[in-house]
Amino acid sequence: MATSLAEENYLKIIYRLCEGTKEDISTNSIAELTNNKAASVTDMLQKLAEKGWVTYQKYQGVRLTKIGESIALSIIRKHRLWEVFLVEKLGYNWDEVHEIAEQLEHIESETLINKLDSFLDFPKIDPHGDPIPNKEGEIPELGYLHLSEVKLNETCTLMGVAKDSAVFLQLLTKLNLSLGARLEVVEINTFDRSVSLKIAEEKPIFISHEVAKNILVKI
Amino acid sequence: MATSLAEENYLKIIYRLCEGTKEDISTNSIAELTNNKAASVTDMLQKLAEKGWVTYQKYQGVRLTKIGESIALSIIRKHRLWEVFLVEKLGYNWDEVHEIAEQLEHIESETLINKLDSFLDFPKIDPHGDPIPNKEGEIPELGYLHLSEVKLNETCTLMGVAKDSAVFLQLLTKLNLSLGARLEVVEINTFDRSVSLKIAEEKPIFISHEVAKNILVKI
DNA sequence: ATTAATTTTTAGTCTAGACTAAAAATTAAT
DNA sequence: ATTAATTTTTAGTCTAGACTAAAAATTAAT
Repeated sequence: MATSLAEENYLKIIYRLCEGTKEDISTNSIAELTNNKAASVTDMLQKLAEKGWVTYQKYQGVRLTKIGESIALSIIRKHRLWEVFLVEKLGYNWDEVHEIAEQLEHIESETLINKLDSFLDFPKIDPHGDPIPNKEGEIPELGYLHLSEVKLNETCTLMGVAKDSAVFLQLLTKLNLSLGARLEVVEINTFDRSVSLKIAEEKPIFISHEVAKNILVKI
Repeated sequence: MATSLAEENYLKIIYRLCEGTKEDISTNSIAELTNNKAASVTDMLQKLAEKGWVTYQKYQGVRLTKIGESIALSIIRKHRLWEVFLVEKLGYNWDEVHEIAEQLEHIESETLINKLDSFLDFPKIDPHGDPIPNKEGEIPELGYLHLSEVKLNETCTLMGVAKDSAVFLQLLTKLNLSLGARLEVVEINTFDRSVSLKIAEEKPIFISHEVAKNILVKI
C-alpha cells in the first residue's frame, strides 16, 4: 500500500519514540516531534490504525505493528544511506546533511536505494555513527554506551551521537570531538555530572552532562 | 517564494510546451500533459499568474514570465543532473531513469545540486542527449536536427532523443541506435516518410517517420 | 452573419492533512 | 473518594489541489 509523505513522517517519529521503551507512545509526544497539534495527531493515528500500521486504543497510546515498523525502517535506511552519500561523495560535513536527507528519504524506488547501497560499498553506519538497517530491516546491534555512563579514568572511543541537530554537531566539531577519537574521562563533577575529558594526550576539555549523554562510545 | 510540488510540475510542463512555439499555450494542452482536467488547469493558471510566474489572459492562453522560466529551468537542470548520476554512477540504463528523476528534481537545496554537478564533472548533456542548463539557467545551444529532416544519402551522428519514454528508448536500444552512432539515410519513402538507415556499415534498418522525428542528429 | 462545435471558465464538491475550541477521559492531588 | 489538572478526542473549519456539470467565450462551418 502506498504511503504519503505525512504518513511516512509519522511512522518515522513513532518508531523513534518506541525505541528504548516498552510503553505505548502518547499523542502529545508525537505532536511535539511532528510540530503538529495533538488533535491532528489523533486524526492521523486513526488513519494509520485503519491501514494496519499501528495498534491504537483511544486514550491508551500507540505502537507500531510489524508492517508499520518495516516501513519506518525502510525510511531510516534510506535516510542514512543518503547521508553517507552526501558526506562521502559530495563532501558535506556531518552537521549539514540532516535536512537534505529528510527530503531524499521519501524518494520511492526499491532499485534506487539498493544501487545506492552498493555504490557506497554497503556501509554499516551513517556519518553520525547510527547503524544502517539492511534490506530486510535488520539493524546491526552496536552495543554502544553513552559517554555519561563511562566511569572515572576509563578510556573509550567515540563511535556516534544520539542527536543529529546541527548546533550539537557543530559544538562537537569545535571541541575537536569526531568519530574515532580516543577519550579518557579524567574528572566527573558530582554537583552537575559535568565531565572533563582528555582527547588523545591533549589538555583536558570540559563538557556538560547534557553533551555527555548524547555522545556514544565503545570501551 | 516557495514552490509546491504541483506548481513545479505545471511550470515544467508549460516550459516544455512554450519551447518551439511563439504562440501562447492552451489550457487543454497543459491538461493533457499533467493528466488533469481542463478545469483544474484553469484553477492553477490563476494561482501561477497571481504569483507572477506566468502571464495569463482568460481564454487567451498562457506564457511563462522571466521568473517562471527560471524556476522551470532550475527543475530541468536538477532532473537532468540526477539522470546523469543515475546512469553514470549507479549503472541504470537510459530508459530506466525518467521516473526516478521526476522525484529527485523536486529536492530543494541549492548547495546539493551544485555539489552534484561538480561530482559529475559538470556534464553538458544528460543520458538522452538533452542539454543541462547551468546555474544561471543558460542552455548550451546544440543545433541538432531531427533525423526526419536529414536528406537522402546524407550521413549524420545520433546526438540525442526528443522523447524520454521508456518504450521509445527500448526500441532504439533494440535497433542498436545509441548516442554517437553514425547513421546514413539510404532511403526515404514518399508514401509514409519512413526511413531506411545504415548504422556504420551494417545492413540497413527500417524506422517510421514517427521514430525519425524523435531522433536528434548532427550532420 | 448565424449557427454549431469546441474550448475554457465558473460554480460547487471532495479529500488529505492541518487547525481551534469544547467535550470527554485519564491521572494527580487533596 | 472527590475534585482539580492534564491529556486526548470530537466536532467543526480551512486550504491546496483535484473533480464534475453547467455556463460562457471562442472558433469553425454553413
